[in-house]
Amino acid sequence: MSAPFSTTAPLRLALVEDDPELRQLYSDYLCRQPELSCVLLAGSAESFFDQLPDLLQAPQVVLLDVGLPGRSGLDALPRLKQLLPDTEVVMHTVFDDPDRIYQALCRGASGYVLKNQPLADLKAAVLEVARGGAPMSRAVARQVLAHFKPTPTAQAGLLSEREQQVLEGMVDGLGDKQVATRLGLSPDTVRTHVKNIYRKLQVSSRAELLSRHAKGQL
Amino acid sequence: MSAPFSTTAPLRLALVEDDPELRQLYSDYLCRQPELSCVLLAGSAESFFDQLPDLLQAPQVVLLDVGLPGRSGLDALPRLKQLLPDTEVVMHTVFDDPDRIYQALCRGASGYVLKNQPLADLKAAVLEVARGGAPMSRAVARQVLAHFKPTPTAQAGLLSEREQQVLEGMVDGLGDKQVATRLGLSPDTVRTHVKNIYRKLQVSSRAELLSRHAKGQL
DNA sequence: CTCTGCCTACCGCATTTGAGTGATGCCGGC
DNA sequence: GCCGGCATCACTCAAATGCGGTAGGCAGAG
Repeated sequence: MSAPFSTTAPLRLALVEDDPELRQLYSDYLCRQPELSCVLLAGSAESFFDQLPDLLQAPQVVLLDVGLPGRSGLDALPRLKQLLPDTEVVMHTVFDDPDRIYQALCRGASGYVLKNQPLADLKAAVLEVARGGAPMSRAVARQVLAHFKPTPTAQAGLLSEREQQVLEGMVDGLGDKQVATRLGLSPDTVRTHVKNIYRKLQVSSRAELLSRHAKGQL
Repeated sequence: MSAPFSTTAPLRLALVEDDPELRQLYSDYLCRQPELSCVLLAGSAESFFDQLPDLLQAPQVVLLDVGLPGRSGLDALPRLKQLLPDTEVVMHTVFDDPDRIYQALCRGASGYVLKNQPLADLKAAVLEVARGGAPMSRAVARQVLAHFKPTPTAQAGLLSEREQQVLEGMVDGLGDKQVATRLGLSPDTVRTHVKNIYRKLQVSSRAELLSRHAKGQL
């Protein structure tokens, strides 16, 4: 069939995967798809950036591995998005820890698929992101949503009501005295609450507390 | 037991939709699915809560409309999750504004599908959420991801490269000396950078900085 | 009744942090 | 060449913060 209904040219895809065997496997499969066209194959971020200038047209989608060497995939993301702002990036990795997912999304990834999925899902993810979607594996999507729930686990029951209120003030960027004013307490009382909060949440500074709160690790 | 092919009983689904016509349409379609069993049909949040006690078993999934009357769906969410903590909620609505999505996710929704989708997608979303996923329509997923990119605008160009690195350290919850160690600088140098950052970003404390960073107001 | 946990408040002390000032060197624009 | 911005380091001072303990009142559990 000559694809009489296809209104679009094949999608230009770049594949960055450090394992040569997997790279071969993925490229074999993906390139065989009529909707896709693999314009770049790289085994590292460096190789990817080296090959970029050779392309006539920038890739529309990059499948980016969060490689074994350190976190090269994550490190490369900002530069990639800077060079190719209109290119969609789908992370593709075995790691599903919240922090790595969070980092990837903050750095501009538009999709995050895990590596234990069928090849068809990989293809679907690439097409989906090109259509303006945000493909995410089940576990990843859940992690992302978990990021929105205020504090379903830790702080519930752990912190007393007063401590919650004090915490709220701190999260708003207030100092001890300002929190005290807001709650109509003595600054010393607030200080006591703050100390107890630190102990309960296992942190040892305002900065650490706010940082972890921001990451939803609270 | 009969049902030789089914390892699981049909999924108990509750459908809350204020438009009688749509409710009929959806329930007709969804109840016809062998994997699903509509145990509750409601035209409002009140009706839903009224019918809940009559059920032998709580629904496993609730398809919740963000109804036309105000935002009844959103308002009902916290109560719903409180009564049925283990029930998954999929929002189902025509609204795709960021704030409504954000509110829904914060309040405990695990899925968010728009109303202009094929009925098959609705069914898929229900099954997906029951399997531990987080089904979201394309546009919704993008909104969610957009929520993570905190600072594409302001700080770019405003802060020097060094200052960005120092800021990064602060955001990670580190103190001056720790940032200094990470960057291989004198603590005094870091302190100078911190002061300059405060001036440029118009804040006057670490707490305020981290707070605004968390809110994406940076 | 005792014990525990919470809320309140205070004291003291070491460290961190915010704010000001100054100094050196590098770089780039005018 | 001068000036401004940047990066680096240093010093002071006052305020905020982290950390330890003490202590009375109050409520619920044992």
